[in-house]
Amino acid sequence: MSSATPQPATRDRLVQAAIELIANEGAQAATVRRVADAVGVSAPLVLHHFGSKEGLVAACDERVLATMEGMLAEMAASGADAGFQYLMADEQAAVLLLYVARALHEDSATGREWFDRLYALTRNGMAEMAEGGMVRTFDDPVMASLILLAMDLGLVLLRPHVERILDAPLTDRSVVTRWITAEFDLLTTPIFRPPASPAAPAPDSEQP
Amino acid sequence: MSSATPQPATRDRLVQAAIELIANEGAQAATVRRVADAVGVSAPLVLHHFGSKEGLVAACDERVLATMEGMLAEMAASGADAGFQYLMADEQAAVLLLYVARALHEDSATGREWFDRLYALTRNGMAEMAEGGMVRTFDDPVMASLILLAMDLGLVLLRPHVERILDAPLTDRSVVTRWITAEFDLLTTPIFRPPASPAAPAPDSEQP
DNA sequence: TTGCCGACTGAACACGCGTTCAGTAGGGTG
DNA sequence: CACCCTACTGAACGCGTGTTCAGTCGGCAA
Repeated sequence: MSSATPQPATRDRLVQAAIELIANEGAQAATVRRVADAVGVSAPLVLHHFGSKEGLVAACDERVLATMEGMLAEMAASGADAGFQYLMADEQAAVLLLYVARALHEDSATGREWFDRLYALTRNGMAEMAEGGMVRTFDDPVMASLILLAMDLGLVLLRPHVERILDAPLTDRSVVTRWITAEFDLLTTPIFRPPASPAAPAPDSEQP
Repeated sequence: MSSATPQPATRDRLVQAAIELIANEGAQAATVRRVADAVGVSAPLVLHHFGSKEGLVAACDERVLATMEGMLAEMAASGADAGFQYLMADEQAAVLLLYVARALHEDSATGREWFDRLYALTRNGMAEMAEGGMVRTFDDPVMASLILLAMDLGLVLLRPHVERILDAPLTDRSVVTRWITAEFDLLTTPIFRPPASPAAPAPDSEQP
């Protein structure tokens, strides 16, 4: 009957369950037993498939990396320049973003790799756009990139608090729209009233 | 040479050691035994003083809150408007900031209280400054405050990565200066070249 | 003296963790 | 058929955790 596909289903379901648990509660809280229970199998089976908990997390990292890589590529191909807001609007991508946020906070090798990747993305993206004349240049591009990256990542890292203030999930369309609009506004219209410089006195009268 | 022998020293030293451990490695890693060892006493003594580990953390929260409150008040009195950069330059305050950052990440009651406090500080501070004509107003002040707060807090939350990129501790004078300068520059001079153009970041395509 | 009380300790407990082990069931292959 | 390999399980081990318990020491009051 069903020939080629033995059943790698369980392994995949374990990875999926682990990713969700880690994204929502952190790697520490994602116990081997809890992951096994979520799928309905025994704890030793998890070790049978992944060798150790470290192996489980590594498998999750790998899958998140691959999935997210594709999404970032797709996002870049679509011409979008902005940050993670678009990802947040996608339910599946949101889980991945939260996963990455956890990895970033715990100072793991994967977290370091992720941050370096995101930093490079920001840094190069800005340099590229500056070359095209879309954005200005900076005296301290490294620090500027770090701050811009922290601006986006910060909201994700502080998700529970942000959602509490807004009284709505960060993944809501309306919230994402507000996020994009406010951030664009912040980076477009100077927040400080022109101290002495004659530059950029444009009064705003925009309606997003 | 007989002194008054007040001897509440041990309790204070336990709180101090716990704060440093929590700030650097998180509450989870701050084991009762590790805290006790750091001071040179037995583990049960910690419970004798604080009732439970929860009591220990509560005592730490309380002390951090009180100390930081004073610093914030002093900062406000000195007329400084900016965020946490100045705190980072002070070695003692830096530990407290890292402690708060940990509390913010773990979704505890204290973390929520802290975020609400910082958010209110940002929100009210901006409203006050807008009234004075120092900064402009926002269409979405709530979201703008959240983004601005995330911008500052993000760098603290991502400290290990930021320090890796900069190859210097966040508490370094020079780094703090770069931070302040770059942030002020970002908020003063628009990053996007054309203020309003059809080439602006395209909103998401219509979705069914 | 006697008694009390707080600081303090070593031993031990229950629990949850990652992990190991011996063993079972079942399908594909010689 | 026998054989093996893979998916899978229940029981248990070692360890670290927060916590409890019985008890010691020393200063202070009656």
